[in-house]
Amino acid sequence: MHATTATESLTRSVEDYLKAIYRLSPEGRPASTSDIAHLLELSAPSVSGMVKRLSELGLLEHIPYKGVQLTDSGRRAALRMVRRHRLIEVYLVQFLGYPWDAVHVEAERLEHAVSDTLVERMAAALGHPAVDPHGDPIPEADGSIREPACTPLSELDVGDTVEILRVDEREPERLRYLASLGLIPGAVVRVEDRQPFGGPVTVEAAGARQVLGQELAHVVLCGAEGVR
Amino acid sequence: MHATTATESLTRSVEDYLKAIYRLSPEGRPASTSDIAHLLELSAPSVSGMVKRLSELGLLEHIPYKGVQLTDSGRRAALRMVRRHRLIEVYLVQFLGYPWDAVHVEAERLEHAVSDTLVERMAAALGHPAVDPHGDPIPEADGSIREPACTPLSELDVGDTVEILRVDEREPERLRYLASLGLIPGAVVRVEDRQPFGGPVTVEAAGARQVLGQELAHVVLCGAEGVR
DNA sequence: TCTCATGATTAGGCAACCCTAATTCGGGAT
DNA sequence: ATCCCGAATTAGGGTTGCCTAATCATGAGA
Ligand SMILES: [Mn+2]
Ligand SMILES: [Mn+2]
Ligand SMILES: [Mn+2]
Ligand SMILES: [Mn+2]
Repeated sequence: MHATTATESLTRSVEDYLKAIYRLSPEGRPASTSDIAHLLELSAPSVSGMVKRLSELGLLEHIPYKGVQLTDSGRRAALRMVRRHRLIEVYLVQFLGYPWDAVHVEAERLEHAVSDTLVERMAAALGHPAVDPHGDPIPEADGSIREPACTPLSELDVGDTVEILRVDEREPERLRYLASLGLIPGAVVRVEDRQPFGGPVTVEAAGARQVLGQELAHVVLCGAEGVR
Repeated sequence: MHATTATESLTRSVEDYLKAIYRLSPEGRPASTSDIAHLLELSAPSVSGMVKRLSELGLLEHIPYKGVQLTDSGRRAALRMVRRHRLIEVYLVQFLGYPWDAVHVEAERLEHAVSDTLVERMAAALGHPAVDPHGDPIPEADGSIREPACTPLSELDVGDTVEILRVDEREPERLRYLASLGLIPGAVVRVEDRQPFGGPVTVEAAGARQVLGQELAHVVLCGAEGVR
């Protein structure tokens, strides 16, 4: 097992592929070509081609017609990018006054351009934050990460009172809308009503009642434990 | 004269070429293929090829076997990159504790990844500085720039007392060495001795006498006016 | 005017990434 | 056991941007 640590420097494309694949395989379950293509907004043949290259680089394992799985080396590289991305997001919010809906696009480019030194200086300046502006946990420099259990707002029961931990959304307009309702990480909400068959959820947040469609309720992730 | 303002987004390579050509043509005098190749550490044929593409993009004018000259559009794009580069350098020094010898490499990558918004936020956070850590003037957002006249330390006369305005050097080791002698922008030095035929220059800086070889004395640029 | 060194360009290739069109594979339904 | 559909891969192409080797233009000096 030759520890392929000398990964030199990966291209922007490669780094984004690894990040996408990491995102698509929570427990190392294989990710499909079409899922990757969809997430990265690329054609399936492009993904097939890149997958071949990545497996030759030892960054993932590919079982044709089955899917891909990151190797240790690939997962390490992916987590490095996730750390960069999320730390950059926090930095932009804390030190440069960015709103939470604008940081993703900026970080998506910067993550490939910063040096390890710069990332760690930002982390230090921020006091080594644990989560990014959307509540996503920031991997440690050593590659460890702790994903707290959470439940979509859309799956809670009426009467539940929970803290919002994460908001799994990238579209600026949706993020702004959610923030305008007070639905941001750290907020405590109570489920007031929930209609069946994908109907809307009514919550109390920031002292006001909000009705939320299924689509949005699905991206608001709440602490598994109820708040007393 | 169709004002090619909609330059879309240039590639990293294109941006670095424009910056290099700008640097090589102080008063719009044409830059040669080999000078560009040397500055960017590329082969001459690579430059020839890129020059063709850039002139097709309307970013420069090429007279074969003569040289290239930036168009207005090209100069605007180049100055935009210079502004980014220098502001990033200042930001890294002021807010992230970078030493002046380390900022160039970092900025060389970041300049291509930051958005206009981010650059301007950094500029505002810095209070819109006029010069970068090496004393190089930062172009305004509108593309204007004022290059103060300056003279290399190697060309001053014995007895001259001047302020160091700029240090035109990128190699970290040389920059650290110069800083260790107190030869940084803002410092006032007096020329104590100067040997002929490319010999060393002796200066008094920070209360100590320093002997400086021609090569280094050439990159230390001083105010044209003597300091009383 | 002719020669020739030097610098520039052209010729020909390669690697990274992307695409569309054509083909092939795998597994569920008949 | 076959058929077929959808997913995946292969075939074939294009762009960017770099390279080395070969050719060519320019102008200084003979
Ligand atoms: Mn990215
Ligand atoms: Mn985020
Ligand atoms: Mn650069
Ligand atoms: Mn500088």
